[in-house]
Amino acid sequence: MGLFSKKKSISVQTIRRLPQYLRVLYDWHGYGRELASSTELAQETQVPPIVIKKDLQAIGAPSKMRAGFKIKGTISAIENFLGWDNLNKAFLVGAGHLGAALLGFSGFKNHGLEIVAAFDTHPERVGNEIHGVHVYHTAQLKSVIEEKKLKIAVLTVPGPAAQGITDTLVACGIKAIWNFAPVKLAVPPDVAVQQEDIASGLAELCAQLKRK
Amino acid sequence: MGLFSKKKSISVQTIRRLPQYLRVLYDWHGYGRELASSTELAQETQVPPIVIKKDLQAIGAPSKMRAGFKIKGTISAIENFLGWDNLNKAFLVGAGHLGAALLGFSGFKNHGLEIVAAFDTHPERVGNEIHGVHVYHTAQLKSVIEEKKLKIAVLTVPGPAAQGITDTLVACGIKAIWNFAPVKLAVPPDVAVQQEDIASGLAELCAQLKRK
DNA sequence: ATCATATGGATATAAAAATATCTACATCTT
DNA sequence: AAGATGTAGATATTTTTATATCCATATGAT
Repeated sequence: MGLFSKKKSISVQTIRRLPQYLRVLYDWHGYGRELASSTELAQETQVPPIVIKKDLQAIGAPSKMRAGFKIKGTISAIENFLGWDNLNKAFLVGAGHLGAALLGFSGFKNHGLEIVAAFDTHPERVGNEIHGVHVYHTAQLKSVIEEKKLKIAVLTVPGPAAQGITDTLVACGIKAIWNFAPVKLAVPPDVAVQQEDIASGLAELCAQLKRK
Repeated sequence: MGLFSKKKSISVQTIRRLPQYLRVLYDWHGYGRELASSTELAQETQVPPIVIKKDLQAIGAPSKMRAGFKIKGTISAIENFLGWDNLNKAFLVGAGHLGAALLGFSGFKNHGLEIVAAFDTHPERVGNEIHGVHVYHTAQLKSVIEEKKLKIAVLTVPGPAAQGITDTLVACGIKAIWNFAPVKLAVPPDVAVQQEDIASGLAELCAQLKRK
């Protein structure tokens, strides 16, 4: 064992389950509860207790033998692991239906995300506010990003426009893109892209339906 | 080998990749192209060629040795596998921001889904049309489902309302629920539920960002 | 004080998914 | 006509992820 301890990588599946645990833990914490066992969490989340145990161990959640995991400490551990303990300034490109819906979703502040600006090219949208967020013209991307020190991009533009906007974002130094356009983006290796493809979920549902 | 050939189950990951292939294939088919190799598809989708090969083999896509997969036949194979070759009548419960955005998304008709009704409880929404879809009061769920022979439910209600609505849907005989509420639904085993949790994707992005 | 019990911790096993390797063959080039 | 090449097909291997098993321990009941 050398100086550089090999950091055990945490699986994508584990990461995707963490917000689910977090919601239940917030709830219980609100009721003043202090401890929760993996079996109790399992009942609420329908995730097997062994999986929960392993997930929470992986991120180093504090626990009490025989009694379960400490709720407050586990919340902190998850929030810290995800960086949700302080807000990242984000912006949205493409203020269409989906974009507007995301701007109206108040829950992001609990998830480390604060959307403080929006961009679009449609004249009837530019200059207005949507759910309290000002809509700039896309041409102003660079200046506003620098001025407001924005870090995370939420992409809700039509597919054909996505790669072009992405190139601009990369040129502006953006390192994280949450992409709702049904297009695989090409980016340098130091830029994180999270692809949301609504069709994948629908495909899963339809495949389930066909099997039954 | 007996009478009952064991149907090899197709992995969830494969199913989630199929729509991605489909988009590229539609595009190429539109240009009159007839054959596509897994390496070419790999370039476009950023999915490794071996994975593509295995996925397409799994659903029995037709191919030509040395030349690749037949585009038209592969489109048919994917559409057939997902049941996207004929439209399922669907409805949406909860015509808020997200619900309205989904109603405005025209792409579902290419994905076997036709949303023909919406439901809500807010008086200012009931009776109106959103993107051409009529909004009924939630109390009318049962009668409208039966009258219009609706099959698939899209749930975009607030979390606390989700389980109650689900119980009603199950009582109405609905067998497929696409759930956008951040709640795990309890349903009988013959009902398919697909959970969409926007927080999971955000968690993935934030975890990536922290690593870099 | 003693014992039963439910839990996290650690390890081992199994299952699923991704990746690599090799073969046969149809097409193209020469 | 002969050979090189890039492909699907089949199989094997590795990696990842999920699940099971056993153990030590803190808690609560007796």
